[in-house]
Amino acid sequence: MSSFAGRMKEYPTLSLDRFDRENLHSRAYFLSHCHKDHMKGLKGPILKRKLQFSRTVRLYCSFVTKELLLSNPKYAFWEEYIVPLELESPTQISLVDEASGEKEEIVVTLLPAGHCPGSVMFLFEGSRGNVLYTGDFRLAAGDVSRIEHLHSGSRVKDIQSVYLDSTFYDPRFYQIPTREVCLNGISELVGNWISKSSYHVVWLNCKAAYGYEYLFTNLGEEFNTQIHVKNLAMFKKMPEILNYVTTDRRNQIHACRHPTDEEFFQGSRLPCGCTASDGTPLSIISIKPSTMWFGERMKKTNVIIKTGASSFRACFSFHSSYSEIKNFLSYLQPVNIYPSVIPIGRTLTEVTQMLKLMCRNQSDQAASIYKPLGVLKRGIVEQPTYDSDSDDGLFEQLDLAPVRKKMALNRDTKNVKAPSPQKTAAPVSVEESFPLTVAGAQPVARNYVDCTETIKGTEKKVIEVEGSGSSNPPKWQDFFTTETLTDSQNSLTSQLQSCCSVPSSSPSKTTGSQTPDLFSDEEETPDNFSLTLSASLSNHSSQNQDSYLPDTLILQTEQRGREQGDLRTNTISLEKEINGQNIQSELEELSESQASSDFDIPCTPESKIPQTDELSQLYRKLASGDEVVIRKGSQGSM
DNA sequence: GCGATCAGCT
DNA sequence: CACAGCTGATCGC
Repeated sequence: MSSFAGRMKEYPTLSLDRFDRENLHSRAYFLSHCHKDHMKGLKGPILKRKLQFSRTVRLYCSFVTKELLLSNPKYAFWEEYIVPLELESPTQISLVDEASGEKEEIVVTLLPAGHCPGSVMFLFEGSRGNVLYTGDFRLAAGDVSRIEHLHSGSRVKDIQSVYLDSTFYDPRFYQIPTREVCLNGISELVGNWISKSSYHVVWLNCKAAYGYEYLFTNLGEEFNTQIHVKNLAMFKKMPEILNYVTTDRRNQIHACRHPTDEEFFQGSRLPCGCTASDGTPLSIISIKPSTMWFGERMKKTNVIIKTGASSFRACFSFHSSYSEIKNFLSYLQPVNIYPSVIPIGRTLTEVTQMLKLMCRNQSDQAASIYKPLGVLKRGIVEQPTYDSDSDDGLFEQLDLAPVRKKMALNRDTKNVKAPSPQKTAAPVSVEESFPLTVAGAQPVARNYVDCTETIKGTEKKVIEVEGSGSSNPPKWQDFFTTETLTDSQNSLTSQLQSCCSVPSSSPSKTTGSQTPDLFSDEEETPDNFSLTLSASLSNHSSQNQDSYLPDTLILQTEQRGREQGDLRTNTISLEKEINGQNIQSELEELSESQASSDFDIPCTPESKIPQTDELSQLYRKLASGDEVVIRKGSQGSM
């Protein structure tokens, strides 16, 4: 849940996702998506009154968010004050102090966030630098490199601060199976069940929030059916969703809800009370989408877990995993990172500390010794997706193993190239970021091209606030596509990503034989699913005894403690990296112990303890044979 | 009566 | 299994 207070240091006259307290005085409002924890104060009477007396204060959001928001009568009064913006279309906004007339110009660009329908990140560009507010997001590794507006020509824009969805920024949540893997698992479970007979029905036990729509559309597409939901009025202008949902209960897939739906299910009833017309009892299974996470070295395991005689959990996440967030941050290398969520069991201090390691001054410190800051502006980095810590190595679906090797060194400063983002669709192949993409489906890359063609990246639209509402009626086929990608010729990327659409699996849909352990059964067949069983017993799979990769050298904890900051420790790590193993967690653990423990060697006054990422960068340089010049006294332990 | 907050539940 | 939001109790205005 977001605990972001609403304002950014760089641009304190605007508010995002918070509308109470000091935010009541803001000159402009931004709503990243339509979840309640990002709408605090949005229906407040004080704000409502303020709007009535203001000629310039407006709420900016995506078209989809506007539609979802206004579908709730409590927020209907916003209608004349909302300015919906197209995705990936830089827009200049005047931030006006209505008392003094003082004005500040800012350019905002909405970027797809992949969290729920309409969800966006906001990129602000103005006199105080470029700032990215992520809202809530789920982007896969490599996705960030395909977001045009985070680039300037062939380079990554200089980002001063990232206000980050840090929900899973904790090594516990190292990896979460990709959307595609999760969706395929659910599809297979649903397909197997509803094909048994027309009395076999599935209840998708989804929570009351936007974000499951892509599950509905993909299942609807795959099984040529509609999903029964309680209410679909909010989608009335979104045919891409509307086509796959229905209020007709005579249907084998349900996502309806009822205050006591769990009890209903225990009594073999659907929340909507639907029964077969001929009186035959329905055979119902429940599938509860919920987040599953896995430690860095966890062996491949299941995205479906059986939790009862006819109950299943299915992996499903609205938020990026730790490794996905790290990928995102290491690509952008902002100067500052501010968490907007504190992961369960963590403190603000801890998270801030961990995020510091991902900031430019930390991660680039080694590099900055050798190059003046002026040339530090980063080029587009080809994202290695199949390195050893990639999500996908652990959740086998298609055989992509050959490309997974030898990627460990190809990170960050390595493998830099400067493609023209406008022309080369993407610096990374489709397979790299969407391992389960079927032939012809190019979720991000293809649309990236569509988008540049349509929007002409450099063009800015200037918003005339006064007297303007939304001038163009929303074109939902443009703003919200959940069609199979092969049909998405007309769709914009951003919409696709925004609504979390994933390629509809069909030709290469995995079969039971390809994924024999797709299902696990916590209750009935523990011996066959030892990993999952231990997950169940220990409350979570990430608490399994990790099965370490056989050729990975692990330092013992006490050894780490003793050798922290010692070059030998990191030399060992370096060897591991050269051998193709990823060293990140060892480095991080070192760093954590550094942060908290009794570091024996006192620092000289001008020195500092080398950060793990600095060391990592330096060793990478050394390994690659780059020239390394050490400036005297700049690194404490060297 | 309304809103804010929190515990409890899922 | 942890996101997001509902319900109900309590408190203050």
